[in-house]
Amino acid sequence: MEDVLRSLGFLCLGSRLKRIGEQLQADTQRVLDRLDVRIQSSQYPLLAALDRLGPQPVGELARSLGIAQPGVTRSVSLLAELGLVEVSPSNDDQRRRIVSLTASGQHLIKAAKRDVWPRIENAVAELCVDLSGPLLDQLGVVEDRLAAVPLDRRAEKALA
Amino acid sequence: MEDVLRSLGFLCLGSRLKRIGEQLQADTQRVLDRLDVRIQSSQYPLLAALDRLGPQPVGELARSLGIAQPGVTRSVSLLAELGLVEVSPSNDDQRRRIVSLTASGQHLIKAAKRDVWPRIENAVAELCVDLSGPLLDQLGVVEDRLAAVPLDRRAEKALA
DNA sequence: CTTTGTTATATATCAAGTTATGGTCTTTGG
DNA sequence: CCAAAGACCATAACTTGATATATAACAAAG
Repeated sequence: MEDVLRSLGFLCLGSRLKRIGEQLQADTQRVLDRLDVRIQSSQYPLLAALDRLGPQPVGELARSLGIAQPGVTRSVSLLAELGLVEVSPSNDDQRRRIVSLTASGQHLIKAAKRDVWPRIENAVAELCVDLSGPLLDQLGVVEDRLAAVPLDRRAEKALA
Repeated sequence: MEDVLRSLGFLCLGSRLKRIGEQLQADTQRVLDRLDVRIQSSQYPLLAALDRLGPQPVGELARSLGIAQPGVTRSVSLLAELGLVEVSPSNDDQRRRIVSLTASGQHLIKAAKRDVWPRIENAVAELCVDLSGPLLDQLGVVEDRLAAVPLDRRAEKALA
C-alpha cells in the first residue's frame, strides 16, 4: 500500500501535516475520554491561553492562538455554555468582549495540568524522541511510530 | 504577542501541525488560483493518487491517502461533477466502485505537473532548506519563515 | 454634531476531515 | 445451500478550520 502523500514529498506537505495533526488530536481525545473530561481536545488551547495570559478579548485570543476570529467566537460560546469561561464587556471599549475562565474553568485547568497534560506531553515527547535530520524524514518516522503504537497507548504505558 | 501553541510545546503538537498544514494549503491555493485552475488544493492528492496508481476502488484510495472512506466518497462525487474523474462498477465485485481519471482529468494532471507542481515543490523545498535539529525547532523556523514570506510569494519569486 | 472611516465581534456559509450507521453484495460455515 | 458474518460504499450528523459580510462602537474631520 503506497502512501501517496509521503511519495509526493514537498508537494503535499500541507496535507500531510494536517493528517498527522488530526491523528494526534484524535488520539489525544481518546486519552481525555478515558479520563472523564468532557470537552474536545481542540478546546484546550483556548483554555490554556486564558490560563497563561489571563482574561483576554476575542481578537487577542485569535492572534495568540493563530486562528481566525470567528473560530474563537464559536469556541467561546461553546465553552461559555459549558460554564468554563465567561464573557464580560470591556469598561473602556464597549466593542470588546473580555473572555475569562470561570471558577469551574480554573478548576478544570488545574485538574488537567495535574492529571492529563503531563501524560500527553510525555507521550508526545516519547513519540518525538531521537528524531533528527530533514523535516520530511522526521515526519515519516513520526508516522511510522504512530502506526506502530498510537499515542493513547503510549500515554497508557507511561501511566504504568 | 505570545504564540500559545508554540509555548505549549509537545502538548499541542497536533493543533500546531494542523495549523501549519492549513497555512500551507491556503497559500498553495493562492498559487493555484493565480494560475486559473479551478479546484481546491486539497483535491490534488486524490488526483495524484489516481495518476500514480491507476484506477482504484474507493476504499483503496482512502487507504493510500490516509483519510477515512467517506472523505474519498465526497471528493470523488465533487470531482466527478467537475468531469475530472469517473466511476464505474467493478466487474468481479459489484460492491466496488472503481474511480479513474477522465481525459479531462488526465489533461489537468499533465498541465499541473508541467506548470504548477514544480513551482509549489520548489517553494516548499526552499521553505524547508537547511532545517535541522529537533522537530519542534524545525516547525518554529518554518512558521517564522512562512510569516516572513508566505509560500505563494516564494512561488512567485521562483518563477522570476 | 454629523459623517466617514476603522476596529471588534457576531453570524452565515463553505470546506474537508471525522465517526456512526445502514444497505448491498460476497464469502463462509454448518 | 442457505443463513450469518464480513466487506464496501453512501449518507447523515458533527467538528473545526476558513472567508465574507453585517452590526455596533469608537475616532477623527469638517
